[in-house]
Order: sequence, then structure tokens, then C-alpha cells
Amino acid sequence: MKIGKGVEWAAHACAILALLPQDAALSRDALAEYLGVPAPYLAKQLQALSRANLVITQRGVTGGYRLARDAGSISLWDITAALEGTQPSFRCTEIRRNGPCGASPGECRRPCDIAAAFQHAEMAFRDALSAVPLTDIMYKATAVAFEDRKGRIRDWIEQNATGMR
Amino acid sequence: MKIGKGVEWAAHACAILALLPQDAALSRDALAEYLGVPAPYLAKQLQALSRANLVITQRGVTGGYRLARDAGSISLWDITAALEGTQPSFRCTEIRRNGPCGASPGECRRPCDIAAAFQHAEMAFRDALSAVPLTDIMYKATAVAFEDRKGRIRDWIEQNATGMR
DNA sequence: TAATTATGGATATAATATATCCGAATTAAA
DNA sequence: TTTAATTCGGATATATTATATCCATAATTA
Repeated sequence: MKIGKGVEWAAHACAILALLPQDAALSRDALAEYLGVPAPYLAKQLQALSRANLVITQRGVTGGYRLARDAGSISLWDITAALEGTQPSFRCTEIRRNGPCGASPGECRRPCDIAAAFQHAEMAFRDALSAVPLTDIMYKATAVAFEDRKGRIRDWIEQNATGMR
Repeated sequence: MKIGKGVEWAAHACAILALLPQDAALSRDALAEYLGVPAPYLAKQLQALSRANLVITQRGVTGGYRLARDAGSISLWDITAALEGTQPSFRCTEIRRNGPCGASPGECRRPCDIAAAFQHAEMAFRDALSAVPLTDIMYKATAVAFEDRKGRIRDWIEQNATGMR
């Protein structure tokens, strides 16, 4: 049971994009520099966010990435699902039908109880992440940030964001 | 985010062991035949259950596997943890410290908010599985089993279990 | 037109999951 | 005491997935 590190990268990337002023954007390289991660691989994660319609991309000289909608309507589950997909983590191979005492098709109308239990647990996992919007992350992060760092972030965005008017 | 199939195998194996009479045991090969899975790989999962003290093993001519404690006190989480370990699925690499605006150590006294959210979600996942004891699986499975199959299972156990007196 | 940027595919490598086998230790029965 | 059966741990092999990079192409703006 493991979650790819792309989820972490994408979550932090979205957290920065949420700080951008209206109509501003950040390029792939700028995001990679800010996060301190390799740009080519980060691009992969950003593409996944784009396919999931969580970020809007714009090509060209003033292009880059920006959030597709309000930060309050994007949850950690949205980001996780964009990167990892929505397939259940527990894959039922219908073991109950195997062997000398295998269950008949008639007994398998309902899903396997073990699989059902895992499905239920995954729902709880998903719900917990769905309850955390990007705004929560933003608020908590700024709450502990020292004043000088807030200024540095503001300056960096000012200098690196495109499309700011 | 994925769970190894060993968890499924182990869960079904435990479900059968829960049906055994007191002091009875099933050998590796008998379990593999019942589940319809390859015996050598199943042995790996059983070893994990043994290390986690969920099953008791006995070597020798009348040896085999049996539950280490009451089926009501073994949950699906116990089995999952035995196979997959208890390390968090979300691995925080402290991205917040990277880059030109990285957080200072003083700002990182508390765990990263993103990591904390995932930790909370995992707790919900764990709790959901912890709430499902083996007895639940047994009860639900027998509830939908046809009468003739119940008899076949009883007969198969009678013929394949060791240590029955 | 030129410069800049994201996209998608292809590729390479590392890590993990899956699967099997074998010798050693253990145990009960002959 | 011997023999047969059984689990255990390690070693190994293969398949699948994760991680990471690169490049040609399309799109966009100055």
C-alpha cells in the first residue's frame, strides 16, 4: 500500500498555484525551481493535473499553469485521484470460487465480503481526503510561516509569474 | 495506491482457519488446494501471518497452520498490517524546505500539513478495517452459502485437517 | 517570423511485486 | 532411533510498476 511521490509533488505545486493572483501563471521550470524538484518529471505530474482539469495550461511565451477553479473546490482527493487513478487499491480475484469447495455463481451475486470491507475502508480514506480543500493547506501553511518568508514568497511570485497585469 | 494480492490470499486463508475445530490445523498444501492458489507463494503469506503472531505454526508430520487466537479478535487490519507493514502509504519528502523560498527548521516543528492530512486519511482507512473481525467474514459467507456447499466444506475439513481428535 | 512553452511519445533505469525453489530445522509416528 | 512430513528462512528469478529523462511537435505571443 503505497502512494507515488507524484502526489506529493502535485499537491505542493497546487498549493503554490493557489497563491497566484487572478490570471497569473507559473511555467514548468519556475514551479520546478520553487519546489526544488527535477523539471522533466514534474512536467509529467502537471500533465496529469491538466488531464483531470484541475489546472489550466497555456502554451506560448507567457504560458504556464494556473488552477482551473477556486482553491476551495479542489481537494487533496482530487489531486490524488488525478495522479493515482480511481481504481480500488484492493483487487479482488474472486478466490472464493476456487478450489474443491468453490462458491457457485449463484452464491456470488453479492460482492465478496472481504472485498466489500476493503471498498468500505477506501471510501473512508477518500472521504477524509475529500474533506481537505487546498484552502486548508494554504491557511495552515501561512499560519506558521515567518513574516520574512511570506515576503520572500510574495517577491518570488512577483518575479516569476507570467500574465500578471 | 495499491494493496498486494498477498493480503487477499491471507484473508481467505484466515477465513478457512477460523472454521477449524479446536486444535485442528491445515497444512500449507491443503490450504493452497482449498484456495486454488500456488502453494510456494502462499507459504510466503503464511509466514508473514506467523511472524505477526496471527497464526500458530507447527512443524512435523501432523503440523500445519491454525489461528493463534479467537477469530473475533483478528481484524482485517491485523492481516493487512501483517502483509503490508504499517509504514504510512504517503511518504513526505519535506518538499516545503526546498527551493528559494524553503521553510526554515523553525517553521517545520509541526509535520507538513499535506502529510498530516494523508496520515489522517490513513487512520480512517485503518479504523474501518479494524472494525471488521474474522467472525464478520465467516458469518456473512455462511449466510449466502447453499446447504450442499456447507456440507462439502465440512467434509473437506474433516478429510484434510490434521490434529483432529 | 522568432522565441517560448506545454504536450505526448519513446525510452531508460530503479524499485517493487510476484513467484519459485531448496536446504535446514522441527516434529510425530513407525 | 529412524523415517517421513512439515514449516522456515534465504536465495533467486521474473514480471510489473515507479521513477526519471529526453525529444519532436504543436501552440502561443511578442
